[in-house]
Amino acid sequence: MSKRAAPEARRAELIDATARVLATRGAAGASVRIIAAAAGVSPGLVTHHFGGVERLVEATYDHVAARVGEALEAAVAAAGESPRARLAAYLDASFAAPIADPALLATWIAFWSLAQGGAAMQASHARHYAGYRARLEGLLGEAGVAADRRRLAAVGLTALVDGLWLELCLSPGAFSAAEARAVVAEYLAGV
Amino acid sequence: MSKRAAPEARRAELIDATARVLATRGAAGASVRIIAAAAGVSPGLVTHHFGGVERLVEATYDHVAARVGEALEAAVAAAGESPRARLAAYLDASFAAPIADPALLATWIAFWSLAQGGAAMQASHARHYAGYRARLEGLLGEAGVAADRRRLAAVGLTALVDGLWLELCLSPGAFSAAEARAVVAEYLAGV
DNA sequence: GTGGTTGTTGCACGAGCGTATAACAACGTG
DNA sequence: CACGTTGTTATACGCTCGTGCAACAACCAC
Repeated sequence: MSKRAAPEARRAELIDATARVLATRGAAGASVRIIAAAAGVSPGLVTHHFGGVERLVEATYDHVAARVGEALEAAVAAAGESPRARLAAYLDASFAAPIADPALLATWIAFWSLAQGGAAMQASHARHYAGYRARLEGLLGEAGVAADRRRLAAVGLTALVDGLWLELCLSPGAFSAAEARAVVAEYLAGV
Repeated sequence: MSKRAAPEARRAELIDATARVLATRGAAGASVRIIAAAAGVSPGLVTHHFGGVERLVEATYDHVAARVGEALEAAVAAAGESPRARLAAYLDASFAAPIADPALLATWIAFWSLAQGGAAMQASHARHYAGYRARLEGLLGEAGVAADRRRLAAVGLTALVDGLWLELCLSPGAFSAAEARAVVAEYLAGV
């Protein structure tokens, strides 16, 4: 039995446990009992704090997406002031820890899989991707890309980075992170 | 009750039913009972013909992947003899029916999700993607791309097409199929 | 200290899951 | 027509699932 905890702290623990379970056991392991066991807590707590598994998974998605966004921003901040370097850092961050992580991909695939029937999850996804593209368009603008070309460039770069990230995590032997960076750099040179 | 059928015909019906179920209900709906009901057949038949749900899903993956490959080859064959046109047709086919289909994406995500714990599924995935890239390298060679640049070009194009296809199916409002083709054409021009 | 609020547990319930098994039915062969 | 083969069904078993509910326990207000 677990000691009594503040609601927010317990919620955070359950969200962390859900992320761990999704990463290790996939969408199939996202059951109340398994998540509660991973958090060292009784199954009833999930219903008590979130009102159902679905809501807990949504909260976990938002949390993981926020962490990814923070990692991207940290990379940009560490890149200095050159607009070109900041743009490159934003893109290359997807091929290094903590983003280029098979466990994160597993979590993401589980989200996609669970989003099939949930309108709330689909909305979260749309928001997250729109945010990524908007940030990218901003960095492209700072780097001197013409306004009327930014949108399509952001679409292409997002797709390229996503596809590379996916394959890099899914079958790490096909190509290296350095090659992924080179591919993105070449695309960037054409823009 | 269903009439007696030849084993191969019944297997094909079950595979079709599985694909339909994965497309409409996601990985969560891939249960013996639901699939059997979709095929108008008793649940026991899945065990009888495939020895378990896992094996049936693997067979469905191979079948769907083969159909995708056929669609790509058909597009290449319809493009005439110009190597450039054949290459473009191979890439653009991902943004038109029957490949740019949310139902197919749903099926694919279900496969990824179910591949989490199955070595056989992961092997099938690796084989499928290696085949896609190999075919692409061949078309790049015919179009006159230098041998030492083909591999990385194929990696980038595969990732770009995959990312665009994913977002096109996942949130169709973000950009159009024509824009996806334009992005690919621009990347191709740089190679 | 006493009482009320609330985080936490354990259990029960109905439902769906995969699979094994025995009975049934259709077909080919003699 | 009889018979063996085999596709097909129906049922049963043990399991996990999500959730509702009553009881317990920790903390806060007074």
